[in-house]
Amino acid sequence: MPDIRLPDGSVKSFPGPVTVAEIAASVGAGLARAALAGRVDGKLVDTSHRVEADSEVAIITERDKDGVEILRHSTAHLLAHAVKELFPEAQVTIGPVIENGFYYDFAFKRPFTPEDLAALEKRMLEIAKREIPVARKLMQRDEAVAFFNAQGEHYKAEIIASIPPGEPISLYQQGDFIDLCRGPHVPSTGKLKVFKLMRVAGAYWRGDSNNAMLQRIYGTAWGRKEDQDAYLKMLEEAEKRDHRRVGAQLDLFHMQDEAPGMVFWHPKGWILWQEVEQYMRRVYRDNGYLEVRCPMILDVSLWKRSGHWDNYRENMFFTSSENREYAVKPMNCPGHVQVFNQGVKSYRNLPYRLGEFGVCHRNEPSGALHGLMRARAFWQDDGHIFCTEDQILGECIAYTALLRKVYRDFGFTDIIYKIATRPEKRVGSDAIWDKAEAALIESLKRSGADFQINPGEGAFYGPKIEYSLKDAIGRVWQCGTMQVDFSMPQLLGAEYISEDNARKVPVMLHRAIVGSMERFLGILIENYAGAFPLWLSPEQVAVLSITERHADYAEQVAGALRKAGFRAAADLRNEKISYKIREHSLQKLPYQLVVGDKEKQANTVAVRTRGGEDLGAMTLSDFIARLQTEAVALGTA
RNA sequence: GCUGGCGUAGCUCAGCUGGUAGAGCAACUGAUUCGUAAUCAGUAGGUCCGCGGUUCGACUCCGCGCGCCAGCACCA
Repeated sequence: MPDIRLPDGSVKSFPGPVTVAEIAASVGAGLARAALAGRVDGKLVDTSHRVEADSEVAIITERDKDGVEILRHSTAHLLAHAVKELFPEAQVTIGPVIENGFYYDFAFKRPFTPEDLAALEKRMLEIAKREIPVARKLMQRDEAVAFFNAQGEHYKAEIIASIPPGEPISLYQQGDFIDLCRGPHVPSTGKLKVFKLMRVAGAYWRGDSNNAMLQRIYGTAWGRKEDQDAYLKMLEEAEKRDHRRVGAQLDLFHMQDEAPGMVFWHPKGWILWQEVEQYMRRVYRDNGYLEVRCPMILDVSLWKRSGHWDNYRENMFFTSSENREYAVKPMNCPGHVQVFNQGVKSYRNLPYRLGEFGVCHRNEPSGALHGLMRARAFWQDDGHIFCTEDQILGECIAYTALLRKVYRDFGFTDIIYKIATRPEKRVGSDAIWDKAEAALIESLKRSGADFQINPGEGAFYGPKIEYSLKDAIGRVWQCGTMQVDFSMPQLLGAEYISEDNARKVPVMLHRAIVGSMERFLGILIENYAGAFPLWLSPEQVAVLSITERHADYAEQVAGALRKAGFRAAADLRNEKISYKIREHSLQKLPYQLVVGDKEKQANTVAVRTRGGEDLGAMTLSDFIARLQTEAVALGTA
């Protein structure tokens, strides 16, 4: 006699064991139709799951987040089913749910083509229409291995063989297609209606580049058509904002074949860059950093001592001259230790904070390059703090606070925190790593930040906090970092004299707030879609003359704006005003000033904002006051 | 680096199964002197990514390389 408590608090009694589907039907026919799965005492189960005892039961539909995930998972199976029908020789492997969709990896003798994808999508729709029931079965492990081997599904057999013995294996069957899966799944293929195959790409078996490469088909799936349309629209929007595209449209930078992974900054892009760099320089200055500049190439002997030779060589560029080997620096830290090492340092000098806008070159694998986001030559707002162990926590907490302020000034408020712990390839003892990891964790706790741990993702010399931010359309970008390093100072002979007059090795904190300048500018471009806040806009004001008669006045206005510290230019071309407005609008200028007879006579300017709003005529001094207010409000003063 | 796709004018792209290239926008020149997102006319512009090969003939087919794009792997 199970009593079933539903989410609305009501309780239903049943005379005997009852399935989730039956419970849904007892509530109503609509819910029975919509039921995709159930949640019994917090655990997701199929609608065929039989409830024996008193339980809390919720019916999962496409309205639930879990419901959409189940749809996606089942759609991955639907894809595999279609592949097996169209290409029986293909072997199935795994097909998990990912953000916004799913993928499924197949082993197949040839690559899938776009035509294959179209055919598969069509077949998926057909199979869905057949409304094939999806049934769960249990099998013993060895039996399952034998079963899949007999089917020629060797990857699947390998997955099952790696499951600990004794655990029953659950399989899902829809028609002729059987797949290993934990479930739950929708009760029938007929529930799968809104999906789309997106692309095909290679992916290594078990994510290891030593293994065979499989064919991965990506798809998206949703509960409602509107949701999928919104998602596809978002992708389009993201494509429109692509920094490579906007960078070309706004004439900010370019890249070319002869310099893969390196950027040619154009005059307008360089203004944007300088605004960010000068802002960060003020941040250094106001927070106790001393700015330095170190050589770009250094003898390899230094990189051998620092550990880079052993741990980072394949990512470095080398050059030689007169029988000496040099490395182009991939990081600024060894240089900063050399600065620290000049002269005797006392504990009174600590924390000793150095900052540099230094260019680093890293020989990234060609396949990793991606516009500004992943370059081979990039500048960092790089800083190193030499301090005592006792000072680590305070420095980390202060740093996190500073980083939050900087991100906020650039318009980012949503920050994601991760701690990357010791990797396999590393320098330093386990005891040192224990200490360093603990310090970072404690500092984030004290900063009130939620964080997750990324095991094994740390740098070779120390663990790190990775700070990521979310942009205007919800994408996440890693920018800042804070790394605790107990090893490099010692390797490079850094010391200070302690209170008890002993020589001690300082701890070194590696930190960067915006991270790579290139990447950060790329993020800014995409976040603002090129419509930068006033202080960052490469061109802030265009003064548009109506006819030749107003040229002098337009020049005068532009000159006065420049004198007031703004980037302004007069557009005196012999073009219609609407033509000029269109051009500067496409260039996303914050303000356009129209000057004609009326304005010239009244000594005013007619102000048009980037949003297309006409603010009417005002005096130049009123307009300048407005600009100043706006610049201050955006954190530049 | 790996898998797949792609590389034609400054940009976006067309060019069927091989017969040495075309559009729109931009640029330039001239005309137009105009009030809030495109004035008209004309001109110029290409070692069809590079190097080899097949062929009477290659942008087109083949091979090698380079770069870009998507994903994987990598990412102090």
